Amino acid sequence: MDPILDGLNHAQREAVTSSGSILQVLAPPGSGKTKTLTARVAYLLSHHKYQPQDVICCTFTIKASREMRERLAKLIGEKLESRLILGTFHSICRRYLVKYGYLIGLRKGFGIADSDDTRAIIRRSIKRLKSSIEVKAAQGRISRHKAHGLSPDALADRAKAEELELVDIYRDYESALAASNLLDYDDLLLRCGDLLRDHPECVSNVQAVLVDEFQDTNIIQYELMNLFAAKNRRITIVGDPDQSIYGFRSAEIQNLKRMQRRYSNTTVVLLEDNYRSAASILNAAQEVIEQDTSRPAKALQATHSFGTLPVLRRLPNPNAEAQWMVLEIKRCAAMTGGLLRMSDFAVLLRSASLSTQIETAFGRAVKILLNYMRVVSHTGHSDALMNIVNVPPRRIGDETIKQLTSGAEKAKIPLWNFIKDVIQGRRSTEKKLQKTAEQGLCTLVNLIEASRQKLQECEDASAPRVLIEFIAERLSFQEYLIRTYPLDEDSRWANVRELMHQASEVAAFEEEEVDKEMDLPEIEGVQQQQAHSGEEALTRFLANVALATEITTREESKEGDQPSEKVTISTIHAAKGLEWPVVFVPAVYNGSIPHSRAEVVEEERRLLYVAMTRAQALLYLSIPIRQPRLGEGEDGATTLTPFLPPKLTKTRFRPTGPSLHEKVVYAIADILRRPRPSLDDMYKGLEFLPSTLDDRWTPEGEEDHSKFDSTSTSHEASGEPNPKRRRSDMNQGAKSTTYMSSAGYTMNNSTEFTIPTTVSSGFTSARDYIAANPVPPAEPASKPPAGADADAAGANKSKPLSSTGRKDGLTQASISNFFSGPGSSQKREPVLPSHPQPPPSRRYEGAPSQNQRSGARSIVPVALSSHRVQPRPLIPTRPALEPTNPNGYTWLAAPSKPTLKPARTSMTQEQSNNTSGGRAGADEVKPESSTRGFRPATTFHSTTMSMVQQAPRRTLGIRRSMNGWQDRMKREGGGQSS
DNA sequence: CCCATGAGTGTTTTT
DNA sequence: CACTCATGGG
Repeated sequence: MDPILDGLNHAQREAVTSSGSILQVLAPPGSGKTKTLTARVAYLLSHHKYQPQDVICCTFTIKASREMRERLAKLIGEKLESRLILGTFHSICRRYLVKYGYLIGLRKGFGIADSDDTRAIIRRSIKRLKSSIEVKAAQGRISRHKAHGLSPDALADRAKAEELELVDIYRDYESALAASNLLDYDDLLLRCGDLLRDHPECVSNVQAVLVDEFQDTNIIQYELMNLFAAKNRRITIVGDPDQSIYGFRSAEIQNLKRMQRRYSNTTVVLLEDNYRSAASILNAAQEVIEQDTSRPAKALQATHSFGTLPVLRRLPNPNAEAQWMVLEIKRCAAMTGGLLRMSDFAVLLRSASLSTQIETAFGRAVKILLNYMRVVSHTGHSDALMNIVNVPPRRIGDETIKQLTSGAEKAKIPLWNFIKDVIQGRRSTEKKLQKTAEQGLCTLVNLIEASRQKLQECEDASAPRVLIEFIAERLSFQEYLIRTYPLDEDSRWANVRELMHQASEVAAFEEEEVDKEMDLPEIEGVQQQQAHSGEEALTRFLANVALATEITTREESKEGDQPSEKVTISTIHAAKGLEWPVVFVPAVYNGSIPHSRAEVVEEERRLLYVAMTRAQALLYLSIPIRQPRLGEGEDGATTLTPFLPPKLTKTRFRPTGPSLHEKVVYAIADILRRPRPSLDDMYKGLEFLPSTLDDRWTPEGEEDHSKFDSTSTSHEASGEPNPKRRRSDMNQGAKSTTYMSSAGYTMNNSTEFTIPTTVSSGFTSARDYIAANPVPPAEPASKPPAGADADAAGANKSKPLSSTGRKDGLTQASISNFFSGPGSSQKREPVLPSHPQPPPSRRYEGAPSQNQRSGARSIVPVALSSHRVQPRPLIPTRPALEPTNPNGYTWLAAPSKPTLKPARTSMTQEQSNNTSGGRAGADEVKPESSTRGFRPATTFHSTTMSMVQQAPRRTLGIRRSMNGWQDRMKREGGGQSS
C-alpha cells in the first residue's frame, strides 16, 4: 500500500486521505499530529498532483517549521520539500511582502522591528507624552489592538477615557515605525493581509493551505489562512483546543468554530490515541484538563502501559527543590543503567524571566553589531542608530541626542541624515553641541559611511559576514568588550564569533540554493521586486535574526556532534510540541502556575496540562512549601495550585520519586521503545548515589535529619518495595573530579567565584557532575583528586569580596534562579548541582555567613539549557468579534474507529507494571513518535553547557555563561542573611 | 551645563 | 541585566 500511509492508525489515515477540501484534525498531545500533517502534505502532492510551490504550510514557530521540513524531506525528498512554501506565518508573510509589497506601497528594504525596537519606540513616546502607562503594558495593548486590526483612529472612536492616552502613544508608535521603514511583528501579518486582499493574484497559484497548531491562530492569521486559500479553498488544519496557551498573544480558540461556520463543508477528524506517555501520566493530565467544565469531553487513549505514577513532591524551599531535581536526575540516570541520558530530562518552567533575560543580556554584544548593520543596511533605522550612537562610548549623551532628534524632526528628515548634515556643517542644532560630542559623531559617521561603501562593493551573499568583521574591527569591538565586561568578555566575544559564523553559513547556504526556499513562484502578470544582491543578502540576514531565528544552519558540526548532553530547561510555552522521557515541572504553587498576573485561569490550567503531557515515562511535579521571598502567606508558605486538588493528588500521584527497580526500569524502556538495560548496567552507577531512594527530604517536604547516620530508608514513602540495593555510603570521598579549569580560571579574576567549588562532602560537585557526565550516560567520574579543590575553593570564597558580602545562603527565589545561578562563575557553564547530602548537619539557615561548604550552597545548577521551543497562542479576553462561546465545538465527523481498546489503559493501581504487558498497545500500532529525531534544539540561546564541552555549539548567536548571577547572588545572599 | 558612574529596584507567557 | 535616581568630574 501507499508508503505514505505506513505506520498510521485508522484515524490518522482518514485524516491524511480525506477528500474533503476543508479539513480539521483535532489532535491531542502525543497523537501524531505532525506526522499526520506531513503525511497529508505528501498525500496531496502525490495523489492530487499539486506542485510543491503551490502548497502553503504555516506553523507558528521556527522550530516547528524546521521540524516539518525535516520530516517532509524524508517523506517526499528534499527536492520537493524545498519548493514548498513552508514557514511561520511571519516568515511567509515577510516573503510575500518583500516580493509584492510594492503593490501596496510598501517601501523597499523595510526592516523588522523586534520587541526591543518596539519597546524603545514606545518608551520614547511615553516619555514625550508624559503618560503614566507602563511601557510593557502599552506594548502589549498596542499589539493586541493591532492583532485585532484596530488602527489608532478606530481605537480613538470607540475610545474609553483610559484608552485615549494609549491612542496617542499608538499613533506615535505607528509613525515612528513608518519613519524608519520598519514593520513590527503584527505589521507583517496585517500588511500581508492587505496585500492579498487587494491583490489576490499573488496567491492565485495556491492549491492547498495547511496550518499547524491552529488553536494558536489569532484573527489576522485566520484571515490570512483564508486569503492564502482564496482561490481553491482547500485547507487542512491541525490543532487542539486543550493546548491553547497563547491567548495573551491574541490567539483565538474560537477560530475552530469560526472556520466551521465559514465553510459548511468542513470535515473534522479526531485523533485520540496517545503514543507518547505512560497511561499513568495521561490519566493525571486528563483529570487536570477535565476540570474545565466548559470544555467538550474528549477521549484520549493511552497506547502505552500504565508505567509508574507521577510524582508530586513537596520540598522545604526553592533551593531544596532545585537540589532535589538534580538528585533525582542523577538517581534516574544512574539507576536505569544507561537508559537515560541527560538530554532525556527536561525542566519546564512557568516563567523563565530570569534565564531569558540573561540570555538576551548576553546577546547584547551581538545586538550591538546587528544594530550597526541595520543602520548600514538602512540608514532610516533611527532606532538602531540611537542604540549605537554612543556605543562604545563616544561622549554623546542624552542632551546631544535630544538636540539631534528634535532637529531631525523639525527638519523632517531621518536622524541619520540630520546628523550627517550637522557634522558636515550643512545644518546646525538649536544649541551648540559639545566639542567632544561632535567629534564622537564624526567617528560614527565615518564608520557608517565606510561600511556602506563596503557593502556596495560586495555583490554577493557574503555581505553580512564581511560587514560584521569590518565593523567589529573598526570599533575595536573586542577591546571594548574587555573593557566593559572584564569578567566574561570572552564569552561575549564568543557570541560575536558565533554571529560571524552564522553569517558565513547563511552565505554558503544561499549560494548553493539560491532559488530555493526564499523565492516565491513567479506568477504571470505580477512582477516581483528584485534587489541588489549584497543588500538583499544583508536584509534577509537581518530579518532572519529579527524573526527569532535560529537560522538553521543545518549541520551542526560534524564531529563529535552528540546531541549535546544537557538537561533541557525551558518554559512551558516553548516546550509545546516537544516531548522528553522525564519531565520536571517545579513550582506548582498558586501564583506561579496560575500565575498571579494571569488573566484567564483556564489558560493556566491548559498550560499545566501541556507541561504534563510532555512527559513520556516519568513525570515529576514539585512545590516548595515555603517561598521566602515572595511570601504568600506569613513566612512565605505556599499553597498548591488549585489545579491539583487533593482528590487528584491522592489518587494520581505519589509523594516521592519512585523506586527504580527492574520492573519500573523495564517499563520505562518499553515506553521509550528502547532496549532494556541489563541488570549489570543497572547496578553499575549505584555506588555513587547517596541513596537509591528519593529520601533526602521527607514526603512532607522537610529535611530528613535521620538520614545522616543511619541507613534507615524510608522507602515506604514511595509505596514500593524496598529495592534491594543499598545505598552506597559514600561519605567521604570526594569523588569529584575535574573541575579544574574552572577553578583555575576564575581565580585569576578574583572576584568571586566561589560557588562552584563548594563541594560539600563527598559528592561531586555539580560541576564535576557535568563534567563527568555530559557525554555518555551516566558514568560517574572516576576517582577524584579530591580534596584539594574543595579547599581551595573554600578558602577563596571565604573572603567575601568587599562589601557585597556574599553569603551563601542562597535562597533563591525560585528554582530558576537556582539553576541559573550560582554555579556559574565566570565563564563556566552551568553546572549541575549535586549534592546530596550536606555534610554534617550544617543547616544553612543558621550560619549564614560562613560555611560555605555546607550543603546549602551547593548550588549548582544544572546545565542550563538550551532551548526554546515553540509557542502558540491563545484566547484573549477581548471584546469579541464574535460571541464567545467557548468551547462549543461540534464534531462534524466522527473520528476514528470507535476504538475500543482493551481496557488496559487504565489500571488504577500503580502496580500495574505488570509484566511486559506494557507494550501491549505498542504492538498494535506502530510507534511513531518516540524521541528520535529530535534534538535539543539549539536555539538562540543556548547556554552554557556548551562551554564545557569542547565543541562550542552553534546557534545563532548567543552562547552564554552565567555570570551576572554572581552579583545577584551576592545581593541576595547578603540581604537575606541580615 | 553635560556626561559618566554607582546604587537600588524589579521581572509571565512570545512571533 | 534594564531601568531609574543620585553624585562627581570636566
